[in-house]
Amino acid sequence: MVSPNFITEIIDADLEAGRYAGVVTRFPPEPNGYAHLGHAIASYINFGIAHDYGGRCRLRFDDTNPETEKQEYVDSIIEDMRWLGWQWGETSYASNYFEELYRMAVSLIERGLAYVDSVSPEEMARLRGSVDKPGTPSPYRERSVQENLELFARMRAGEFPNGAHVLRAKIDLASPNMKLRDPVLYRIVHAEHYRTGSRWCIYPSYDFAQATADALDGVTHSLCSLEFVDNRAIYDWLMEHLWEGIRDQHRAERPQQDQQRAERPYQYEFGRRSLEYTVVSKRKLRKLVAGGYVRGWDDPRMPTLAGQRRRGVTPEAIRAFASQVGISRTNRTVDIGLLEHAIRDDLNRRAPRVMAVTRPLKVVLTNLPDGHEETLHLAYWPHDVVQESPDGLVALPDGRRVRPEGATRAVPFTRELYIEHDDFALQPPPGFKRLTPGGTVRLRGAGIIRCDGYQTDDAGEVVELHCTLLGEGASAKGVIHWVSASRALRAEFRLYDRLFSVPHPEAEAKEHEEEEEGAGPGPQEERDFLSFVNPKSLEVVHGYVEPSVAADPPDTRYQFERSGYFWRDPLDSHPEALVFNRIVTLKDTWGKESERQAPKAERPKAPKAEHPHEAPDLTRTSARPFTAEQQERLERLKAQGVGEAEALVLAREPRLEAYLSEAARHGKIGSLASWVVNDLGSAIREEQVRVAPAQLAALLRLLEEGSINTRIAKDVLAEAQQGGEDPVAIVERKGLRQLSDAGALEPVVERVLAANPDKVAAYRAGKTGLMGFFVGQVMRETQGQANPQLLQELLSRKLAVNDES
RNA sequence: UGGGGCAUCGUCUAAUGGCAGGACAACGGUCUUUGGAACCGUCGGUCGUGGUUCGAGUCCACGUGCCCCAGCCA
Repeated sequence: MVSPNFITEIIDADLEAGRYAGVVTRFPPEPNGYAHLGHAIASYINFGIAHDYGGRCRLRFDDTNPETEKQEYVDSIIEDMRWLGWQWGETSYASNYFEELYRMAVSLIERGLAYVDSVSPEEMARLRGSVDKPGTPSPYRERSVQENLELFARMRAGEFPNGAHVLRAKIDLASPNMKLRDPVLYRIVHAEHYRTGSRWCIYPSYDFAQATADALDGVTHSLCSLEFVDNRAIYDWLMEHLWEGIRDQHRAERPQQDQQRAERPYQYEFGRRSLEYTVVSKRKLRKLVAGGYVRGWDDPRMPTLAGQRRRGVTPEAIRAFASQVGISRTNRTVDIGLLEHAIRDDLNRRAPRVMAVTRPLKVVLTNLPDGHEETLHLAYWPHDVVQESPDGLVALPDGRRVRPEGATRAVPFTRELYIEHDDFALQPPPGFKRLTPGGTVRLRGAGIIRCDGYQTDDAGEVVELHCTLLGEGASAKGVIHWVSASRALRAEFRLYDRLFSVPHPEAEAKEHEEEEEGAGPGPQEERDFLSFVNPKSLEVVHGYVEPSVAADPPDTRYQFERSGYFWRDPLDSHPEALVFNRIVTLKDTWGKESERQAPKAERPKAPKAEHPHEAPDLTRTSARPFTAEQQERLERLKAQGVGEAEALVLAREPRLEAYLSEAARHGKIGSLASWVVNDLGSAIREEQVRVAPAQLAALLRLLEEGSINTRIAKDVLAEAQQGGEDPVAIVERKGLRQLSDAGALEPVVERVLAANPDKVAAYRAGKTGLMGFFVGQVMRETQGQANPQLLQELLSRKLAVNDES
């Protein structure tokens, strides 16, 4: 379901190591707004991964801010999550844990790890310092445990007004990570909570609630988005001090369970996804609703799940979209084409085809008698859907599956019809395949007509066509859809399009803002992104739909042929007053082509200020200038035979240089240097190095003798660094030796070539990049022992020799 | 500015140091009683500069660019 990614890699390793008995994730929305496509993706990651590992994902409402949260949002989010198809058993709420959380806070106070601070919010901000200045302790930081305990109890008891005190973790006011400068754990909020009422007037902060509730919920992998990376330090700090207590409590409550599961939860972050032509921030969505730009949270143009659902998008399409989008550690803005494709792909197989005319133009078939009516039986499904059906059956709108011959509906054909206004052109552009004066066109399922004449109104608009229904033998290039004028049902069609007219409304707005700032009148506040709302995001037209739809279930999704996918608006459509929402148009390659042929200059096109291309200064090797001391070291190293690039690094890093000079007592400094810098550099810097300088030198002696090759040396070094074993000992234990004997290598080469005849052919056909593939194959078979130079010689000879034969 | 994160076709996403692959989009074609779908093909990418290596998207260094952090929001 979820394609492999950096998180599943971590889970695989954790499971392999037996750290957890199973995977438990959680999806933690705050009930302060409606769920949108961003939530859909995040929920897909959490529910999808848990599902793939046979684990559980809990839905937990992160309801720690009574001022913004409402039951209404809880209900809507639950509905949305169920609609998406997720299952989570009992719903969890941070607010259910308030009592436990309070006890944990007390426990932190008792251990001197948290204190009650009593400065004003402004003062606290000032004392926190800034990104480049450390914070200073509040005068209350050293209160006694006793005093803190009493104050905290009185906070809970409601003795203080909002803002009078907070509980803070005592971590590190000088930390370069701003999040660690004594984060707030609890604050006073005298407000009615939608679940706990007025039981509490102190509420835990996000950081405190998230970590503790994860632990209480038995979460193993706590996945969140990238902006919380810095908060992970708090998460870890809290777990360090609270996990044991929680685990013991778990065990006491469920002694038979949890025998093996002992590890605390860990937080991992993934990149957010936004979408082109829309906005996905609750604040901005709220503005769209409040400003009347849309008709509500469930307006079909909104990226909310409620909106998408009302539009007619299916949960399967949303999930397919989420799957396509994938997971990575980069924030991304996804091409809206991906969503539209997922929707079309889903609906193509799901939606029976019928006909509807959204902008009617009357057609009179003059060679048919007045009152002529016949009934055609037209197939619901095109040939390809029928062919692809696995059981040979196809669906009726009511869900029954029948043989293809039976999957038809009755369509009345009469003397007067409606066709789409755009399907007739007085002056057709080149390549136009539909009706023109004197031209012919095929009416889908009903035969070919010829246009003999037309009537116009006072304004010169064509209002009626006079046509002749032609017999067998007539020909036409195009096919158009139609409905019977007398028998079709009137309907309203709501044609939805992208909400914004530019792909990145937020970025665009920001750009404008900056321009205006330069111009003088100051930042334009918020109307900016709103000014990009697509004025044509909703077009309401009235037309006709064939009468068969009247008998179908109300939630039937149709393809109105040549037009798009539609369904009835679940709120506004009634049998006597049909309203259809367009879910998505059909792909229209013709429309695009004609647009290209008649290029309009209507692109808003911000006259992007040309960024002057700066020529790189090649003489500048480093932004950080060397000190005299470093300069001296650099010269000395170079004089000793260390390469320029390595010397540059070593001169600046005493730790590496110290390691190198120790190693140099056992070997040649020149060749050691690159290994110290390139292969052991980070380990030495972090003081994690497990290979002694003398051991490295000994390994490199083997390399210089030619008894091992670089590949072996690197592999062994990595293994030594991992396990702490002497690298030379590993070489001996595994009996690794460079194979420089062509006789020994040849059979392996032959085997590899024989096993990959197609690759050999491709190589000979010119795909020389495959040399790497062959080398890699032989290396794998020989555990990296083949002498690479010799091997490549051998390979190119073999590959060429056979060529001549 | 201190800390942190990130960088692969236009977009999203893959590649134990060994073939830069897939999807969407675009373009061309086949087919078609939907200018749909399907099928075939084409175009197109490792942020830059050095270094290590037989071999670098991957390792090292230095740059560049974007994002996050100074709420008693989450």
